[in-house]
Amino acid sequence: MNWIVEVPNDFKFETTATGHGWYRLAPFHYDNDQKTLYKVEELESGKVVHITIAPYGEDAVTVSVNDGVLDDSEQAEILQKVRWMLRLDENLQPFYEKCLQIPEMAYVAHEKHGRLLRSSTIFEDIVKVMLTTNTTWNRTISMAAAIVNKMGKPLESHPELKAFPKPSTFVEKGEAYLKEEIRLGYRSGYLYELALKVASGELDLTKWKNLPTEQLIKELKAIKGIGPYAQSTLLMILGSYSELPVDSEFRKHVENKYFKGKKMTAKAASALYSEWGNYKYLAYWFDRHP
DNA sequence: GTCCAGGTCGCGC
DNA sequence: GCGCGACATGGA
Repeated sequence: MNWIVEVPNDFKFETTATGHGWYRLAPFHYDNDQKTLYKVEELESGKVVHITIAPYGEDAVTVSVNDGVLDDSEQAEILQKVRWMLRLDENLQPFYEKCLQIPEMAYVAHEKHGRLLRSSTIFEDIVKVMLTTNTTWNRTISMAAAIVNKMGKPLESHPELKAFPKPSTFVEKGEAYLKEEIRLGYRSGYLYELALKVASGELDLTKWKNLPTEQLIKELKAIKGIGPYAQSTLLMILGSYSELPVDSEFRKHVENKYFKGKKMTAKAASALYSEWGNYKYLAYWFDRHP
C-alpha cells in the first residue's frame, strides 16, 4: 500500500531526515542516494511493517508499506506515526521569521532546516536519548542496534529486519538481560525501571504530546537517568526548544566560537542564545551545524 | 594498564 | 545549592 502525504510549505524531506543523528539509530535506515528513509514498526495490532518514506516533489512525501493487507486502523496508525516522526503538524514559522532577521541564520529558513526527525514513540526516544549519555556516538549506534536485533519483533517477509521493542518486551527480558546481553551498562537499571512503569500503565507517555513545557519538565525530572542534558534533548524531541542541552559538545562549541577556547559557565554560555526565547535549542543546533 | 566518552545519581558539606 | 566519586562499557 502507498500514500501521498502533503507536507507544509516550510518542510523539506532531506533536512528533516538527516538534521540530527537519529536516522542512524536502528530501526531507522536512511539511503542517502535514494533520499529514502526506512523504518520497521510494530503496530498496536502486533503486525510488523516496513515503512518507506521518500520525497514526492516539493509539496508531498510518499509513504509505502509492502506487508500484506492492512486494516483501517493499521493504516491510520502508520500515517499518524509518519506525521509525528516528520513533525508535519509542528509550526516553526516564528522560528523561521527570527532566522530571517539574522544574516548568518537566514539559511536555516531558506533551506528549510528545523524539523528534526524523531522516533515513532516517546518511549523509543527516551531510551535512545539515555543511550547518548556518558558514552560515544558509535556506542550509542551499537547499543540501539543490539536492542533492536536482540529484542525486536521481526518482519514476516524479512526476519532480519526488526522493530524497536515495546516496553513490555524490556520487562519480559529483564534487567540482567539488558545488562549482560544487550550490554547497556549502568543504564540497564534506569531503562528497566522506565519500561516497567510504562508497561504497567503507571506512566502514560502518550499523554505527553499535549502537555505544556513546564509540565513536561516535571515529568522528565521524575525519570531516573534523565538529567539536565537528556531533559533538554527530550524537550526538543517533544517540540519544546526553550532549554539548551548543556553537555560536552555544547561547551566545546560555545567555548571555541565565542570564548576563544576558554572555559565558561553554563550561565554565560546560555546567555548567548537568550534572544531566541522559545527556540534556543534550534538556534544553538544550527549555529553549530551551519 | 589508564583514561574517557554529547551524564547522572547520591552523598556530604 | 555545590563539589565529588561511582557507575558499565569498549575504544584510543
